[in-house]
Parts: sequence; C-alpha cells; structure tokens
Amino acid sequence: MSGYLAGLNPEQREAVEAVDGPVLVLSGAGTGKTRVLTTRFAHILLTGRAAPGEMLAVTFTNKAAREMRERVAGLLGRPVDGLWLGTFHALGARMLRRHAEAAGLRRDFAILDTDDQLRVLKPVMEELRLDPKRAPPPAALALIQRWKDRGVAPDRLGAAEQTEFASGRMAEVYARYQQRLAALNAADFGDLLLHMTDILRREPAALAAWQRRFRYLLVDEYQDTNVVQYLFLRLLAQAHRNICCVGDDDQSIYSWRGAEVGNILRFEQDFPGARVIRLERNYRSTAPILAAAAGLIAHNEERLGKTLRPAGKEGAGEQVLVVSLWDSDEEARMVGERIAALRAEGHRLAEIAVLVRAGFQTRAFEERLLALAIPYRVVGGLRFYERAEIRDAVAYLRLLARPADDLAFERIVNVPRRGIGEGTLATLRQAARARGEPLAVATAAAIAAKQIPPRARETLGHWLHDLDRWREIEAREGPVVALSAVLEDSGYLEMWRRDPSPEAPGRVENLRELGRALAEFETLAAFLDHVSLVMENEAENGDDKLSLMTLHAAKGLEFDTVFLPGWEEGVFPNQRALDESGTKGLEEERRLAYVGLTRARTRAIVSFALNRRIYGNWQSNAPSRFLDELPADEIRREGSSAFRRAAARREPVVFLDRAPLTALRSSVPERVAPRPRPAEAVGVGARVRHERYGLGTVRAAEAGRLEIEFDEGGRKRILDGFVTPA
DNA sequence: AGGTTAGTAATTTTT
DNA sequence: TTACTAACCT
Repeated sequence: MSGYLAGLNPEQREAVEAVDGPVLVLSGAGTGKTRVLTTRFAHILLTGRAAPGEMLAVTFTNKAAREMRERVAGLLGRPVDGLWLGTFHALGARMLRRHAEAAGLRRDFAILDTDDQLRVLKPVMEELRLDPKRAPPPAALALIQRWKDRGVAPDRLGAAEQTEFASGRMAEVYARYQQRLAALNAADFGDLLLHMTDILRREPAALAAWQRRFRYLLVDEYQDTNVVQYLFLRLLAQAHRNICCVGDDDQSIYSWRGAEVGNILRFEQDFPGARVIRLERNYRSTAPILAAAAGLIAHNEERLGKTLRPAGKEGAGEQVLVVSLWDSDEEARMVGERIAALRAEGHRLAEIAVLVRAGFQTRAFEERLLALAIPYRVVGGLRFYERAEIRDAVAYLRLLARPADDLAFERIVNVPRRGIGEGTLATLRQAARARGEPLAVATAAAIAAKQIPPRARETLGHWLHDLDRWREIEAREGPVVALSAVLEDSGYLEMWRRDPSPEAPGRVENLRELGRALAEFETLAAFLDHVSLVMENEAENGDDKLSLMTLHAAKGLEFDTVFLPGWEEGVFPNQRALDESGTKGLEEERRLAYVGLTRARTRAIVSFALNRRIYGNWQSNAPSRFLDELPADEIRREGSSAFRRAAARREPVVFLDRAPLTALRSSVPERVAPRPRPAEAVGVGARVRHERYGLGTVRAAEAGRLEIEFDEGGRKRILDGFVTPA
C-alpha cells in the first residue's frame, strides 16, 4: 500500500480511506486531525478520484488553510495548483465574484471590515432617529451578524425574529443597511456566504454547476460552523454526498459567534448513512493531563461522547497541579516565579503558555513578567490589518483602485489632517446623495460650485488632483511605487514620523511591511482581497518568548507547560456566560476548560485566587466548580503560605486533604453573591439591586440590557449581569 | 476644527 | 483600573 498511509493508526487510516459518502471524523484534541485531513486530501487526488479543482476544502482560519496546503503539497511532492482550499470567507468571496450580479453587486465589490460596517450602519440608524445610547450601533451590528450567521436575509425575517432592541425597528435597520451595502457595491463578511447560499438556493443552474465541480468536500472544525455555513455545505453536498467533516464537539467554544454545536451533533440525521469515526488516541499529552481533561468534560450532557487515551506509555507523567492563592497578585507572582524556575532549568519560554479566560487578566501577568525580565508575547491582540495605520494606507489604495469607494474616502479624507471637519463632510455627503454620485465626484463639484469653505476647497482640490496623479503612477509603475508615492506625498508617513508617541516607529515599520506584502501581488485588486480576507498577523518571529493569551486564542496550539490561572466562579466559568446562556453557557465554559487542559503536553498548572482585583476594586470569589470536577487522583494540590494562613483562620486547612475545594465557599465572606438567575427572570417592573446604585425598578429590558430607575434617583442602563433580584 | 475633560461601563473575536 | 465617548472649551 502507498507509503503515505503507513504511519497512520487504524482509525486514522479508516478516516482517510472512507472516501465515498458522508463521513464524520470526531477527532479529539491531539489525535492527529490535521494529518488525517491532509492525507485524505492527498489520497483522493492520488487515487485519481478527483482533480485538484474538483475538491472543496474548507477551514476557519487562514493558518489552517495554509498548513493544509503545505502538507498536501508535501505528501504529493509538489505544489498543487487549482485547489479550492481556503476559509469559508475566502472561498465564499471567490465564488461570489462569479455571481456578483445575482447578489445585486458588481464583480469588483469591496469586502468590508468592522470599521466600515459601522460607518455604513451608523448613518442608517441616525436616519431612523434611533438613540445611539439606547441602541448602540455595535450592538445592532452584532444582531445583524447573528441573523446573517443563521442565513436570515432581511426578507426572511419572520415574526419570531422580533426584538425589542432599537424600539423594535431592527428589521428596518437591517433592510436599509443591506440597501446601503448594495449601493456602495460592498459586502460584509457575513454577506459572502449569505449571498452565495441564497444564490445556490435560488438558481438551480448555478447550484448544479457547483455541485458538478466539487466532487469531494472536506470540512475542518465542523463544530464551529454556523447555520449558513451548514446550509452552504449541505447544498453543495446533496448531489453526490461525498462530504467529510472533521471536528470535536468537546471543543466547540464559539457559540457566541453563531457557531452551532448542533451541526455536529446532528450530523448523522442530516446525512443518513453517515459513517462516524472516532479518533481517541492522543499523541500530545501525558496520561494524567488526559485523565483530568476527560474527567472534567464528562460532566457535560450535550456531547457525542469520546474519551481521549494516551497513545504512548500508560501512567507516565506528573499530576495536574492545582494551586490555591490568597489573591490575584499572589497568583501572578506564583506564575512568574514558576516560569522563571522552568527557564532556569533550561525550558524554552516558547514552550510555555499562560491561558486566561478574558483579555483583562493578562495585565497582571504582564506586569510580573516585565518585573522578572521574562520576554513574553500577548497573542491575539490586534491583527496586522486591523491596525489604524494599515487601515489608513489600505483605504488610500482602495480609493485608487475604486474611486467610488466612499467608505475609504471618509476614512482618509482628513488623515493626515487637512482641516476637513464634520461640517464640510456633511455638505459633501449631502451633495453626493443629492446627485447620486460618489463622494469624490461630489467633492469636485462642490469645489467648483464653492459650496464649501475656501480653505477646504483648496486642500481638497489638491488632494483630488493627487489622487489622480497616484492613479497614474499606479497604472504606469505598479502598486508598490504608488503606495510609496501616496504615503510620502500625502504627508501620511510624515505624520507618524513626527509623532512622539512610543508606538509611532512601529507604525512606520508596519507601513514598510505593508509595502513588502503588496510587492507579492500582481494587481491592486488581488491585494485588496488578500488584505480583507487573508492577511496575517505580523510574522511570528522565532524569538524565545512566553505566550500569553485567551483560552479561545489557544485552540489548536500546544505547549509543554500550560498555566491556567483564574479558575474562580464568576471568572471561569464566566458569570455572564452563565447568566446569558444558562446550562448551555456552563457547558461551553467547561469545553473551554477542556481546551485549556488539552493544550498541555507535560505540565498543567491550574490556579485560583480567593480575592481578585477587577477594574480597580477587590472582589472575593469562590473556587471554580471545575476544580471539583477534576478527578482527585489526577491532581495534586498546593497552597501558598499566605493562602494557608488566611484559610486557616477560617477553617482547617482545606486544600491539603481531599475535601472539595468549593468547601471554601462557605468560609469566604461573599461580597458578590452567586447569581444563579435565569436572565428572563428580570423583566420590566422587577425590583433589582445594583452593587453601586442600590435598589431600583426595571423600566425596560432588551437584549440583556436593562434600563433601571433607581430609588436613589436616576435612570441608568445596566447590563443584566450587574444586578441581582431584590 | 481640534483638543481637553468628565462620565461611564466593563467576555470570549478564527474572517 | 483603563479605555472610550460625548460634551465642552479655545
């Protein structure tokens, strides 16, 4: 048999060779999922079942797509051309460009990021006279995105979708937002698949053509698919049914982004006769870590069921360490010291990670690491293309490529400062709207007609002239030369060079990096798509640095040593997740804990602090219930001396014996009471208590936001997680 | 137009 | 605590 199948275990091999018909591969953490995926891909090509262009392979991240592409090329011994391999969004965009007219767009439609989306949505909501305080545009955008995730276009908004939010006018907001997007020849991320799925549903010819093309479908991280993605896949698969989905229901942690665990749970019903293959041999972690993770996740009800087993020698490895700390400062110190000790023993920092529930928790660790001179990197902050300077530069390029791109125009018309204020801009918008022309055209007209102040007339006149000149440069000498001309002549680069802030030099460097990235592309249009859909974070340099990141950001990664701090009720599981989503929320939090533990190869150090400083004030928390769910045999407990002293004053030393850690709950004065309260319980008229404002009556409630009239006077808008029933 | 200050709210974020 | 905004002054 072919060499590429040789190193696979029986289940992996089964997953590779089960080529025809629907297949669900349940692959636990560290069970060789990527290997199976890529080998299967290569297997289909090598056995001549399909040509490269006849397979559709979908991932969620560009990183995963790139890895798959490289490894398939490795297996085949040559780079493969013509693959339809990429993220849902990139593939959706690629397909949609061929059907743009059917979606009411032109082929060169722009793909919008969040900034642009808000730039479109805000005026829509203003026009409808919606109070941005009561109905914040970002919240409205989130609602629209959830609809899009579920495949609900404005014309499919049923009565069931009614929401109190924005005085019940969200349907109108959504419809107008979509109209504006069409008018701007733009699609947001959600549209890429929404439009494409709509087209596949509406146009049998298009559907048949795509079905004929894609003979085999391969889907990564299936547990994270949302409804549109599911519909998209099902439409494409329904003719030949050669669909293979790989995923792990225990690692579904993105429900708040529209992911439906239900998709993977329902697979066998959706695709009758499906084969389900479980990959349970774990090649990553030691036996105690796996046993701890397995014991924890076993507390979830909603799962297909699967138990990780160590692939190698049984029983080897250290227990998971659970450390009790008195407060969050002490926790940061403990983590810092242990990292320093590991480093002194010769462990590489790049093999150590600190994984937290929420971004704000990283700060305490950063301070300690700085003090200890331990190099670290916070993973998952702003992505490269989200940086202001990159967005600005890209907006210039967009305006060169598409003179009618009003969103780009608005972003940079006054960057660097050209003395164009809200007043002038309002005049221009109005002129553009009245004439039905793009802002750039309307601006030229407004200058000629002297509708704007002399000063603005002059600078804008020059600017428009410059834009034309840059376009000529682009046509003559290519995008790279044009970009440097733009950045120099517009004064944009000079603006950052003169900026005294410490991050300014980095921004200049980022712009240089943008130039290097641009050089890789033939056309500006190709580059612009790349920027919106594919552009990566700064190249991860090979420096030996500790990683600091959220649990979400850690999915898919692995480290020798993993620190898991902040296992406290309210923090992890996160209170808001519990309040908003009840048991489902708790189960997702538990999956997050499972993801965290399974990142560790040889060492996992879980910790909790009884007192934590959050937003400047101290709060006492009970140890996380997840601690009690770790099988006692697989963990070893330790307490700091400060903890021991403090705990001893209240109760016998709890942490040394096997009493549940949560026994501490009764021993700690709980300033913040646990809130096992379903969100619906707080309705209009309910009496509630707020930590700061005291008692009050709920006057309005929508989407988890309450408007409360407090007895002490004043109406305030409060998130429902911040009040308790009175 | 643009900078300054006071008030307010506070997960997770693959594209 | 910080970060963001909206109102307010120059």
